[in-house]
Amino acid sequence: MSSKYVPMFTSSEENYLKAIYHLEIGVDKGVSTNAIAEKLVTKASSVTDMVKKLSEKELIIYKKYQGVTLTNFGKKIASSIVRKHRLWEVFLVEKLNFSWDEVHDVAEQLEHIKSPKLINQLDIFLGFPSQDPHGDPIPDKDGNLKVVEKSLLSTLLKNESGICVGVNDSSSEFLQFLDKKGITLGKQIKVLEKENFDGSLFITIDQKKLSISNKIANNLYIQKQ
Amino acid sequence: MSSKYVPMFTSSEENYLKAIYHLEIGVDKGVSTNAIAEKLVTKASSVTDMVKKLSEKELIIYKKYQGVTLTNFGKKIASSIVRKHRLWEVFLVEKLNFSWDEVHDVAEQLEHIKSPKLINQLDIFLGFPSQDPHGDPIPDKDGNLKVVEKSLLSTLLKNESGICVGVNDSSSEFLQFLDKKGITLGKQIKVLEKENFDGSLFITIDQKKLSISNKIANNLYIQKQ
DNA sequence: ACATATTTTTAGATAAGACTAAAAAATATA
DNA sequence: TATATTTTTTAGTCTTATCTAAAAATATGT
Repeated sequence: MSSKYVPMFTSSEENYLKAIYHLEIGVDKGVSTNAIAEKLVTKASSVTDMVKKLSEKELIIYKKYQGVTLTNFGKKIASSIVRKHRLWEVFLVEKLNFSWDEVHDVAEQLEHIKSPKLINQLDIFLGFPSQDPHGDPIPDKDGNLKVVEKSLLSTLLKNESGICVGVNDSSSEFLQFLDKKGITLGKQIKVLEKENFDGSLFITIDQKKLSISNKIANNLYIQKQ
Repeated sequence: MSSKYVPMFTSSEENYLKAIYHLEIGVDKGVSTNAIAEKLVTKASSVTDMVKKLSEKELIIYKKYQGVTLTNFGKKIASSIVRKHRLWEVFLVEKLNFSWDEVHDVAEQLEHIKSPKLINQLDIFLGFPSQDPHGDPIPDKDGNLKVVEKSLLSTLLKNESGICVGVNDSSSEFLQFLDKKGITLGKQIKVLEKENFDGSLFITIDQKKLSISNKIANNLYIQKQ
């Protein structure tokens, strides 16, 4: 009666599904071979091979030269990987004292562990978090996301303010920069000045005033107040 | 300055090292190809291939037809895998409410996650446990084991008693059997009768009396009192 | 000691997933 | 519309880790 868990998909297949999942958000046409290749740092020819395989397994719709779209089945699998990734990130930050710029690579490995019980219990253990340490939503068991309305800091006008709720770029460079400036999720930011010339902002955070480039403002999400 | 962690060894290589580590305990000659094949449920020819590779990487000493032995380097790597496996088992039982018969397969996956920080922090989080849920010792960072003196229950004589401190067989069948009989680590067991004919025992545990076959007694470790 | 049995190794094949180089299709441009 | 450029696919190769079948080495039994 012993039943070893047989993984349905390889880590590589899962990575492709996750990449497509992220790439197809907010676009109506199929995700291109090149876009996937770039995201996964691989070659277009490798993508074509894998895409054929995923198509045979009914995870994606693929017609030659037309790009790909996830099927409902594919979406379900992809969102379960994203769910695992983000739950592990919460675990690393809240329980193991990782900082938000250190979690990505480890979560990238942990997301491929196969055990339904593991992820359910982890969810319970963490208190059913709805967001990861970067403010990204954690899909529930059915793949549904709790959508939080958020805007880029760059869309705030002079004298408007909001709460910092997420980042658009999760690279450790950017996150460490934010740490250095004292910008963390939950903090209030008010725009004192907005420079038309280069889109830079002069803001207050924690009673301190600081200057923020347009590039930074384009990678920080704010909940408007 | 971003540095992706490059895994030194594949999961497969790690599994071979771990198998050899376990197989060479208490034997003075090299571990045979067949023994490794049996432990990993693979073919002897596959073992020969891998063993050549591990030998080139100076993880084991291998001479044709002579079996293999871990080098110090190989021992270090192997014990770090065992350390990870057992720490994860503690995590699963203590934090995620797994029972001791459910942890093995998941830990088998988790042990291959590459991140020194992860395992150090996990160790801290768990309070530096020295044993896993089956009573097996957890190697420290240098691969040292805290040796606990223990004997098989089958070596106890009539009227002797001891504390249950470990199992020799970690299969879920055996562990579930122990659960059913109320035998868990830490409990006191006293031998009331010993049957010469079949080696079976009549014992007391928790004020209850029960009969134990020789096979069971050969798979339960006791600390004599 | 010698024949037999067992163990181990070799040789050759396969599958997954990646790569390079070249061909084909789609898109952009003049 | 014809040509140039870009994107995508195909064809063939490579590596890792398996496997089977056969050969070679070692071990065992009488």
